[in-house]
Amino acid sequence: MQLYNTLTRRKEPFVPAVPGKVGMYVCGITAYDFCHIGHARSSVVFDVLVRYLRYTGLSVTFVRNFTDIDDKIIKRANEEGSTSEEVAERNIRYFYEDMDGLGILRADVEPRCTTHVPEMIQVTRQLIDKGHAYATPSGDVYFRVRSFKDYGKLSGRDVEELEAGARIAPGEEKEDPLDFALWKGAKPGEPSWDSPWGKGRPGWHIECSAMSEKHLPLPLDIHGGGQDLIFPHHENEIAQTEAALDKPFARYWVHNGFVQINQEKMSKSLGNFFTIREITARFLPEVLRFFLLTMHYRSPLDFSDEAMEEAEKGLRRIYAALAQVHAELDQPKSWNKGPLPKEIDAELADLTAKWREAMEDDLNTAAALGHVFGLVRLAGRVLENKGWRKLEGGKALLEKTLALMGEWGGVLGLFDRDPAAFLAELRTSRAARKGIEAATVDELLAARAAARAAKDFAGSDAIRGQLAEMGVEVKDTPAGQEWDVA
RNA sequence: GGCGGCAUAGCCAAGUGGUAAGGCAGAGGUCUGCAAAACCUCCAUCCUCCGGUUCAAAUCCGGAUGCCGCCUCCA
Repeated sequence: MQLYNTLTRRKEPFVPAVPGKVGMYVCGITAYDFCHIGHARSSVVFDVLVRYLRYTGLSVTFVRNFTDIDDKIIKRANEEGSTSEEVAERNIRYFYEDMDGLGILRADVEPRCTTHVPEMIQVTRQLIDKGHAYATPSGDVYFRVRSFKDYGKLSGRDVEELEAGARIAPGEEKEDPLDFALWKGAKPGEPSWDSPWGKGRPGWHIECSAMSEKHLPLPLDIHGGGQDLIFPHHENEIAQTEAALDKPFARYWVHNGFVQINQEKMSKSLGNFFTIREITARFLPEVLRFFLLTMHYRSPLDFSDEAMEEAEKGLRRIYAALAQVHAELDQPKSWNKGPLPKEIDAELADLTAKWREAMEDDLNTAAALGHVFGLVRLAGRVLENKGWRKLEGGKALLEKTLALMGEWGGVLGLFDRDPAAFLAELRTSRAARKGIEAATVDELLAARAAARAAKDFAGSDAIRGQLAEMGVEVKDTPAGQEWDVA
């Protein structure tokens, strides 16, 4: 497949270093708070990438870390009077709750920094030995940025220009303002580990270097994360790792775009910030996942209730089609001999090829989802045609539709629910959001049923109008009335 | 100031040289007591603007305008 590589700024054919095997590392969360939609996007994108690579037959080892010690965690622990372990442990639990809801698969290895301190000390020591890092009298260790000639190659920065804006903060003992911490000497009351430089804790960037090297062969085939990690985090990872080991760190750098609110970056300081659980309290998790995949992973994505509702309607249509196909297939009947017109099979083959092409092209899930709708329409046409739907060829197409939806859904992490159950949940979710009471609806529906039974169509229609004003649509089926939120 | 990205119909959104996917909304139709769902048809002669390259450009190049991101913790 083609993958956009931040390092070269182009799409490149993705070829693993070892045929058939992929080592992939994605920067995980810093466990100091609930996860937000940005985490959801990143997690969904790389989850789909892993699923797709496996779908194409590659054996993927996926490593995603947890940062469980850092300034923000310590700060949070101090604020609430607990420990950094408690803060990290709790937020990692929340992470799993949120991610499980979104259908994110567990990584093969999920290392935590606090269990890899010796490895980080080891890399730091190597860097000092090679002259790429230095310890200060107060027990910090800094990476000597100017000692690494390729510094800036990932983010396209120039060391001289960075220098212009850089300052050494009061109290820092850096040789150069560009230098960054590999090891931070412990301040009173902070969690710390013993090291050759005294008690302290690791800097942020060093963890990924140490943990990826421990759990995967270097260079990594794929290193991923959010766009905001390109600089300085990933730039620093490259500097440390390549300076310490004298070999390339990662071959393909993949970065997902931001989630925005009203065209602006989502951030706590702007107050336009949504956690995953805030969203999934109002929309089903699968709606969020579907929404995130309707845009290409590198594009900025604007989040809003309106956009979510639109995604919700799209997903509802897909599940409704699935429900109809199931219903048709489950109905006991004898199928008439004969195939469908050749064009139908040709269309199906075309859709299958196009879906695959879309995924091959830098994981274009937006286009792939477009082809899912193509399949929905195709099945709908067969269902609509009174002749076709009784044909063995029609049966075959309907079965193929289900198989393909299962296959594609397995890669996208969608469409795996029982359609009837999903639709029922969706209705409940939409009704709750719009303040529609099921009991009230049922009362009106009973009255309408009575009116219809008495052939009082004017009365029946009046009730329909009343329900419509509430945002409720009534559908008359052979089995009776059904309702949904418009 | 430096670096990078984006600008496609009412809205969202694919499309990186061969003549505009898909979704939502909307219009007409089939079906229906009436509806809904589903299906069919329609809905951008044109892709912010101005130049250029080419037989051919939304797609490449140059310029303009607008918006956004990074340069500080951040998915």
